[in-house]
Amino acid sequence: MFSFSVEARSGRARAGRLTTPHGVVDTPAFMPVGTAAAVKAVTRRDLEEAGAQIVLANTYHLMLRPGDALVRDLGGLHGFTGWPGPFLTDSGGYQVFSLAKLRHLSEEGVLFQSHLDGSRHALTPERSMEVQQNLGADIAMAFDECAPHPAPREAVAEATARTTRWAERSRAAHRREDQALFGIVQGGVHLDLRETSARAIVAMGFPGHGIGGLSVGESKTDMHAVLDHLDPILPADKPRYLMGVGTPEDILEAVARGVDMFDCVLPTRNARNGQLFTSGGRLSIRNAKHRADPRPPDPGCACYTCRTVSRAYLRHLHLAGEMSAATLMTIHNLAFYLDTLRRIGQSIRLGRFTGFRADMLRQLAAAPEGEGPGPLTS
RNA sequence: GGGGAGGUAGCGAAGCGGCCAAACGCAUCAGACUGUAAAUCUGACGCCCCUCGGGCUUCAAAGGUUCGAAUCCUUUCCUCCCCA
Repeated sequence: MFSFSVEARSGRARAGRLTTPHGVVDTPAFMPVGTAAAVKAVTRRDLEEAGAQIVLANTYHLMLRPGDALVRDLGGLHGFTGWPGPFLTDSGGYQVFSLAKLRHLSEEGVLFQSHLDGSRHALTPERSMEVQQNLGADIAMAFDECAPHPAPREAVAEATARTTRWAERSRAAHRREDQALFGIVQGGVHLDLRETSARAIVAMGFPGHGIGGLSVGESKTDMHAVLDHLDPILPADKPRYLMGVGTPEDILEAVARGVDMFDCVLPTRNARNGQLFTSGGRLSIRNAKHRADPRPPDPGCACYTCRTVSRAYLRHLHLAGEMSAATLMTIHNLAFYLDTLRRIGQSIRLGRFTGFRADMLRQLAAAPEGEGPGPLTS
């Protein structure tokens, strides 16, 4: 029902295939983020046309609204949304980090104050598993604690140890056999903590592994060092999911270090905020230089948006606050990410990933003459 | 013709003797965004030097009162409302 196979390698980069109850996902894969069981601004048709193979949703948000019992009664995420492909649900662990001001942490779990109405809700490994099993995604994530960065080493060590204990409890509470449960490695930027965490999580026998706690403010060098360190520790025959990452450059670098799966809000959120990811780097549609530019957002792109609208029109729609601006730009950004991942996979299968990666990084950093978008460096 | 209310930065609109280059909103310009409390947030926004800061010119126009005026007085110009 759930399987993963690596079909090609190029250096340490892997191309493979993840089989789930609701379909196959080619890896390396990008999962559009649909926190509230919806990828913001777009429809299922847009997702299918852009080539999405799997979508992510969130335990915390859906538990609060509309409630996991309702989703369960309507046939789980698949029945509820109509999305026929695979889903992955995050455990709510990230909200322990992002809603830090609204929660109280203990060994038992986390007490949240709802960001919607202030009401109090508990999330424990057991409750997270219950919610995720009600939601019925193809892949569930263990309930973890994502430590902030920077943080004292002691705090990271404690969060990491707790994540390990919570992983054990998550595993014990997880029953559904048609749903894979991934464990999550924490440890911040400390390689020894990462190693301890990874060995403990791997020993629990999860069918896949999340790498959490990165892209929270640490340097690229630190992130790469963590991935380099983890590569030989994580079982090669199981998928590795780098949670919450990232920019196109981040993804290229992570694939080069053996990562198979990604998710990130950047393509969708930035689209709504007027930023497009293109083969020539980032493009801010608000900028006055696009005022009368008749060219498509990305001349090298075949998505619906690039086939049908100009930069000038898109800029107008965005400045005018038209909803279609968010939709059109989300369609493009998702198409760009999905297409990029597809091309990465192709290059791995052809044994040419190293060259592809170098070319792509150069392309992303080079702004086309004059009116081009700026470099993607952060 | 008579009576009334006004003219403030790109627009709208506060201010009504010093703390005013002038609140606030919009528009504009730039930036940020990494397991989504985000169709959000931050900054700039009279001109010049431009780093703190400093210099210069403004609140319809001209003249005046005052140590000091967007704020008070006089005249002019221009809007809007009501009555003939």
